[in-house]
Amino acid sequence: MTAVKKSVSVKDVARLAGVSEQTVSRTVHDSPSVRLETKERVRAAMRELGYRPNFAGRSLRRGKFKTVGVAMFNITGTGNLDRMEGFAAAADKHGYAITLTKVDGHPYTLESASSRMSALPVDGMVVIMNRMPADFGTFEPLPGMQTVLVTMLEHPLCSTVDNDQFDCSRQVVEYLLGQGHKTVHFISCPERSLSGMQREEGWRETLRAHGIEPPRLVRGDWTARSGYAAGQALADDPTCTAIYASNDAMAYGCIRGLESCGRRVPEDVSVVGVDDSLGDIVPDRRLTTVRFDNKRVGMWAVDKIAGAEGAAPGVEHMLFPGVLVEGDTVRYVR
Amino acid sequence: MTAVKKSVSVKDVARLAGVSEQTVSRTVHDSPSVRLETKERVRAAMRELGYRPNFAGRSLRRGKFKTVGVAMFNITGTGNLDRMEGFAAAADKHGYAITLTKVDGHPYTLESASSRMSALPVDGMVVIMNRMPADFGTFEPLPGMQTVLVTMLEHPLCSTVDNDQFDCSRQVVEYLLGQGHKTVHFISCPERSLSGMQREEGWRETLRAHGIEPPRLVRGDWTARSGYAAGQALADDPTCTAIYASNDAMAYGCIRGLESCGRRVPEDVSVVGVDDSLGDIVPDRRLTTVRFDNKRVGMWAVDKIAGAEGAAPGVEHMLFPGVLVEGDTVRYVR
DNA sequence: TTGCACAATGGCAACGTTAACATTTGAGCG
DNA sequence: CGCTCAAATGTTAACGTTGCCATTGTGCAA
Repeated sequence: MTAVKKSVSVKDVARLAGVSEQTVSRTVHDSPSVRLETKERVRAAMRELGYRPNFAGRSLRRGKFKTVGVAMFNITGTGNLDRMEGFAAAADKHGYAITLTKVDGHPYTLESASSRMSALPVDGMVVIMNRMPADFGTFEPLPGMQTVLVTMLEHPLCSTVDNDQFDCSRQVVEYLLGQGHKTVHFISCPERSLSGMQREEGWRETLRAHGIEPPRLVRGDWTARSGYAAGQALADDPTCTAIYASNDAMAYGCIRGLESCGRRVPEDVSVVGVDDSLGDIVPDRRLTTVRFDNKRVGMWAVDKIAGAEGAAPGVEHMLFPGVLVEGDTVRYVR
Repeated sequence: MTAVKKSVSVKDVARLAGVSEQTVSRTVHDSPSVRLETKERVRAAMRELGYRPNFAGRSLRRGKFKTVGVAMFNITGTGNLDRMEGFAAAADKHGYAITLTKVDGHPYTLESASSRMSALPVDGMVVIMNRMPADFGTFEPLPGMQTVLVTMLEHPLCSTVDNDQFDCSRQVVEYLLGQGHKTVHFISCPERSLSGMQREEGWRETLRAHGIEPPRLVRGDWTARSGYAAGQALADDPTCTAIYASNDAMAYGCIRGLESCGRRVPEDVSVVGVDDSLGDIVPDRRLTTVRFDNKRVGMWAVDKIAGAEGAAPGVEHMLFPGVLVEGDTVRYVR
C-alpha cells in the first residue's frame, strides 16, 4: 500500500528505533559500547524496515571495497574452474567478494586488464596470464592497486603465483629415467602457451642435466586427436620407450594412437601426462600424471591481496609444485 | 617526491584544469555540451594527475552499481565455465561487471544466497541451482533486486533460464527409436541432481508417449567408471540395443564396458551421451551426444538483469534446446 | 558535596560524484 | 540597440555511511 521507498537507510532505522544514526551504525558493527537493550530495539527496526547497509556509502566512507578483481583473457581454460574455486574460497575467508572481468581487448596486454579494472570497485587485482602479454616487461601496476599475476614468470613490481611447470617436467623426466628409460620423448603444445613452453623447457633441461640430448619433439595442440597422431608418429621409433605429453588429453590420445599401431602401454611404451583431468572420463586406465592444486594457487593470489589489509605488502613470488600420481601407464624397463 | 595523495578526485582535476567539477564530470561522460578545447584541457589534467573515477561515489550518487552478482553453490560443475563465459560476455556488452560468490552455506537455500548477495554492490543476482534448494517454493527475492535462477523449474517470482533437459531426452529417445531400436536403456545419475532427474523424466515420458514401458534403469554417478560398470551390467541383456547415458563420461565408460564384454559399439549396441564434453579428450571415437549452449544461458541471465535498466521487467522463463550431434556410436537397426 | 572516570549515546562533517537548476556568454534578428 | 535563444559553464545539494568529538548520565572515591 505504502509507496516503496527506494532504499532504507540508517536514517530510517534510527528514526523508527528512536536513536541516532550513529547508534544504528554501531549496532550494525556490533560495537560493545551500545547497550544490549538498545541493540535489540535497533535490530527490530532493521528487521521491520528490511534494512541492508548500502555498499556504496560504506565504501565511499571507508575508502575500501573489500573486493578483489580477477581479470581473465579467456575464461575457458584448464584449471580456471579450480582457480576460481580458490579465489572464491579465499575471498570468502576474508569477507571479500570477487569481481570477474573478461579482457578480450585485442591488445593482449596487462595494461588493458589494468585499465579495465581501474573503473571497478576493487582493492586489488589478479590477472591470469595464459600467454605472454606484450607489455610484461614495462607494465606498472596502478598506484594503490595491489596486483598479482598468475604466471611462472617473475615480475619486478607485481607478486606472482603459479604451478611450477618446470619442476613438473623435472619430476616426470626423472621419474621415467628412474624407471630405466634411456630417454623421454615429448609431445608439446602450441607455442603461445606459457605453461606449455615452461613444461617443454623443463623437459629439455632435465634431460640435458642427465647428459641426454633431447630427441626431436612432436608438436600437438592440446587435443587428444593431436596426441593420437603423435602416438602413431612415434610408434615405429625403436628408441621411443617413454613419452611425456604436455597434457592428459594428448597423453590419452597418444596411448590410443600407439595401440592403433600395435604398441601396448605400458608394456612397450610408458606414457605420462599432466593435469589429472581424466579421472572421471576414462574408465579403464589410470593415467600416470601430475596433479596441480589450482585451487591453492587461486587462494594464494587472493590471500595476498585481501590478507595484506593496508600493511604495505612486498612483492612476492610463489610456485606450487605438482604431485606425480602413479597410474598404470608406466613400466619399469630392463 | 610529493606526498602521495590517497586518491585523485574530480575536485583536483577541476582545480588543475581551471574549470568546475561539473565540467570534469561532463568530460568524463563525454557530454556534447562541453567545448572540445575545454575537454582537451580537462583530459590533460586527468592524465597528469592519474585520475580515475571513484566507483563508490558514482554508485552512491546514481543508486546503481552496474554489477550483477552470481551465486554458486559449487563452482566446479559441468558447464559452469561456459556459463561464466556467457555471464562475462553479456556483462561486458552492457558495461556491467560480474561479482562471483560461493555460497557454501550449509543450508542449501535461495535465502542464504540472497542474503549473501544483499551486502554486495550488485543490482541483480543470478543463482545457479544444481540441486533443489529447501526453500524453492517459499523464496521471495529481495525487493529491488532482480533475481534470475538458472534452472528448469519455473519460479513464480524469479525469472529462470536453463538448458531444456527434458527436450534433450526427448530428442535422444526419438532419435534412437527412429533408428529402429525397440527401446532405449538409460544410465542415470545421482538423484540429487536436478538436471539429471529431468533427463531421466524426459527419457521415461518419451518412451511412454511411444507406448513403450521404460526398462529398469541403471544408476550411475556421473563418472566413466560407473558407466563402465553399467555397460558391463547391460552387456548380456538381449533387449538392450540402445543406451542413453546421462552424460558423456558415463557414455564413454559404457562403451568401454560393453567392449570389455565383447559387445561392439555401434554394431551391437548404440550409445548416446549428453554434454559434448569429450571432443578434445577421446581421440578415436565421435560420441553421438547432445550439445548445450551454456554460454547462451549465461548471457540470457545477465541480459535479463543488465538489459532491464529500470523498466520493471516481468518474470520470464526461458529454455534453450540442445542440439543432437551425430557421431559414430549409433547404428540403424533391422 | 564535589570531582572524576567511564559507559552510552548524539551531532556533525566528509568521503566523490552528478542531477537539477542557475548563470554567463555570444550570436542572430527585428 | 534591445531582445531572445542556445551553448557553455558554474553552484548547490544530496546519495548512505561512519570517524571524530561532544554530550549526557551514573556510580564511586575523595
